[in-house]
Order: sequence, then C-alpha cells, then structure tokens
Amino acid sequence: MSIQIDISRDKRGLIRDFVYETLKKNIMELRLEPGRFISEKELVEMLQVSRTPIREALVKLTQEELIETTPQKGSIISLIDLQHAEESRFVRKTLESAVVREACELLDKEQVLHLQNLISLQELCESEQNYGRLFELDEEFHKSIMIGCGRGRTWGLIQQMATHDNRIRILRLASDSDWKIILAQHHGIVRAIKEKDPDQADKMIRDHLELLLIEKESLKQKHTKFFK
Amino acid sequence: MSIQIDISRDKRGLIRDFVYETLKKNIMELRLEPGRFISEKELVEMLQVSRTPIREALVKLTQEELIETTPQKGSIISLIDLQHAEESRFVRKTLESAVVREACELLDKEQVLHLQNLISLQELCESEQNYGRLFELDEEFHKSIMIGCGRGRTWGLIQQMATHDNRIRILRLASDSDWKIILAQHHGIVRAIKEKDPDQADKMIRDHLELLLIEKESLKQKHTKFFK
DNA sequence: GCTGCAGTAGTGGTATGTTAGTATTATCAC
DNA sequence: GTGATAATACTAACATACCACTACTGCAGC
Repeated sequence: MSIQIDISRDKRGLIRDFVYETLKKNIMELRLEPGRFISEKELVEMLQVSRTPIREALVKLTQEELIETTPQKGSIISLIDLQHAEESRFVRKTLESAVVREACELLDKEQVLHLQNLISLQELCESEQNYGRLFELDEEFHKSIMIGCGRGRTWGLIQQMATHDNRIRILRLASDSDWKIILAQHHGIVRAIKEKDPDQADKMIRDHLELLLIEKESLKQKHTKFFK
Repeated sequence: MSIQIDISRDKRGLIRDFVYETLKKNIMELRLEPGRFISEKELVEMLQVSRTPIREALVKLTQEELIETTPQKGSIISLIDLQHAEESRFVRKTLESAVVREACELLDKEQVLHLQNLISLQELCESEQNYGRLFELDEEFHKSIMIGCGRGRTWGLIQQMATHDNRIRILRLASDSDWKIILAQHHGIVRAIKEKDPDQADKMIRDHLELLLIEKESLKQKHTKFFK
C-alpha cells in the first residue's frame, strides 16, 4: 500500500506542520490521487510519527476541503469538484482584477522591475520546456502583485480556495498549455500597471485568468476517477 | 479564573466540533476578550472534556487567526488587527458587489420575496431595539443573496476573513448604529435586483458596505487593550 | 444458493501519559 | 542590594492507550 511521496523533514519546527506541508504538497501535485483512501495508521507508518500530529494536520486539511473524513470509517483525498473549481476561479478573477487596479497606483518602479524579471525567468523556462518550474513562477508573478499591494491575506484566501482548481491545472500541465500566450499576457499586465491604466490592467488580467478555464470537461473524461 | 461563557452541548456530534463552535461563538461575541490568555488546562475544566478535542479545535481556530499559539507558552485570543479588518472589508466589498451583479440575473421572484421578508423582520427588530438579533438578520440578508447565486463557498470565505472586522462591528453595536440608513439601503439593493439593474445594485452594495467602516479609530481608543 | 446474524478486524474519536521547552522565582555569591 | 544561576512550576507538543462505531467475513439455518 506504500507509495512514493516527497518527504523532507526539517528538524526544527513542529511535526504537525511537517505533516501538513508534506501531505498538502503531495495532494496538490497529485502524487496522492483524488479519491485515494488514506488511514491514520498508514500515515503513521509512512511518516514515522505518532497519530497526534497527523490528526491535527488532517483537521487542517479537512478544513481546506483537501481531505474528507468519515467518522469511524476513514479519510480520502477529496475528489476534484468542478463546481468548487468554478467558484474559486470566480473569486480569483474578481479579487485579482480589483487588486491589479490598485497596483496601478501602488507599485513602484522597483516592484515593476521585479515583475519583469519574473517574466524573463518564465520565458527561460518556457524555452527549456520546464513546465513545472514555469507553473511556480506563474504563481509567483501573481503573488508578487498582490503582496506589493499589501494584499497578502487576500492571496492566501485565493490559494486556499484554489485547492481544487490548481489540481486541474496540474493535470493540464502534461498537455502543452498555451504558455506563449500566457507570457504575452503577463507582459501586457505589467505594461498596463506601468502606464497606470487600471481599466486596461483589469481587462488584461480577466482575459488572462479566463484562458486557463478551457478543457475542463475533456480532462474530466480523461481522468474520470479523479472527479466528483 | 473562570468566566461566564455560552455552552450548549449537543450530545450527538463530535466533541471537537462542540468545542470549536463554543469557542468561536464566544470569541466572536467578545465574551472571550481579545488578548485574553487561555490554556488547554483551563478549557478542560471549563468544558469538561479532554485535551485532544480541545487541541484539535484550537488548531482550527488558529488557522482562522482567532487564536494565537506560542509553542510551550500558551494561547491568547487574537487581538483585533485593524489591517486585517481593512483587508477583509476590501475582500467582502469586492466579492459581494460582483455577486450582487449576478443576482440581478439569477434570483427568481421567490428569492426576492424572501429578501423582502428579511427586511421586514429587520425593521421589526429595529423598532424593538433588538440590535443583537438585527445583526444576525443583517448577516442572513447578505448570505441569502450569495447562496441564491450559488456562491455559498464565497460567503464562507468572506466569513472566515471577517473574524476581525465582525468583532469590531460587535463592539459598535453598543453605540447606536445607523440602522435606519442601513435598512433603507437594503431596500435599495433589493429594488435594484428586482429591476435587474446590475450597475445600480453594485453601487448600492458598495455604499452599504462602506457605511460600516467609520469610527474604527475612535473604537480603538476606547478599547485599547483589544487592539493590536 | 440465499439470508440473517454473530464474530472480528479495522477505523477514527477521545482520554491520558510523557517529553521538552519557557518563564519565573528562590537562592547564593559578591 | 545586585547579579548570576539553579530549581520549579507552568505550558504546549507529542506518544500511547482505550473506546465506540462500522463493515466485512464466515457460518448457521433454511
């Protein structure tokens, strides 16, 4: 029943957090497959810690709808819920377009430069077809805009809500995404911010976030057992 | 060290949930004061349950920033953070105005009627000066709009983020809020939805949510020890 | 072969014991 | 009296033990 998962234990810090981080990472990257049954006992053996920190980590993950627990029965990695994904997309689009408007006022030259650097790195990854890293840099780009506007908690909310949608995006990574278009849009967003044009920035980021929407149904056909 | 708090244990259901609900309610209603030190041992005596479900409830509350725990030291009810409150207000205003636009399309006659009934109840409470219940009905009003649009999770997000701002609103309840204005705005919002005028609905709800903003600084002066 | 029920293995929920870190307090050297 | 330090009294973190519930398995009766 054992499975290969990423583990890297930092001796400092709480075991509870280690368990939480480990599970979350492996769920989000689909090494722990949606629908997979997972018992506390199994985790005890896998991670070599007692049930207490495991249970506390599971409580957190349950709260984020990444795990579903039935009393006296067991837990499963939550199936991907398309409705959940749709709503998280709505939330993200709504909040991020509002923040990017603020960004036109708030971001200084240095921060804009940082964004441009991120795009350069993204272009590098794209040319090397390193799509995993590219995904991370994409997140980093959006995060930087929000943090720069003092909207760190808002970014946290978006992330928390994105637990289902982001797994879909990981599924899509295999097939080639339209990264060239995405990078062009990143350029466009930064340009709008630089030129302090909130309407344009808003429009660009909405187009951008809508691009990622396609193909959900076909993905569901392809990986039926992962979906609700 | 004991304190009077609301407890009502439902025998069915998990103890963990009972502890969580009890603490959350008492924190949000300020019976457990921001900054107050609270140990697991104290909760054991107060609630007459073991440490395990208490710890698991505290993990959840910590994740929602209602409790702050320092390893090997203890926990406190989190101080009200004005910056947190401001950001939650931004999130709420942004999301709710987007949803209310959808509402103009999505809500049917029956749902609109339900909203009008809620307003009637609110007016009743206002005339009776039952401000506690009025607060709940206010929340119910906004919640109904969002649920009606299939945005239940979005409402959950807003609520989760509102843990600091809502405590400020409770503080304000003592002083008389401008409930008459608020109720007039509720009428306006419903009217805009009924007439399927998204721009108007958007504008009304923004005005509405901005009204609640005032006096924060003076409240902070008045209850210094509750604030960060 | 099918149905019903008793036994049992396995699960998560809860209680309690143990460990390790922190802050305070009492004590001792000066 | 003042400073350093050792004892100790707290805490939360972690480990383990126990309990109640679920679901399956296999046998008995038909």
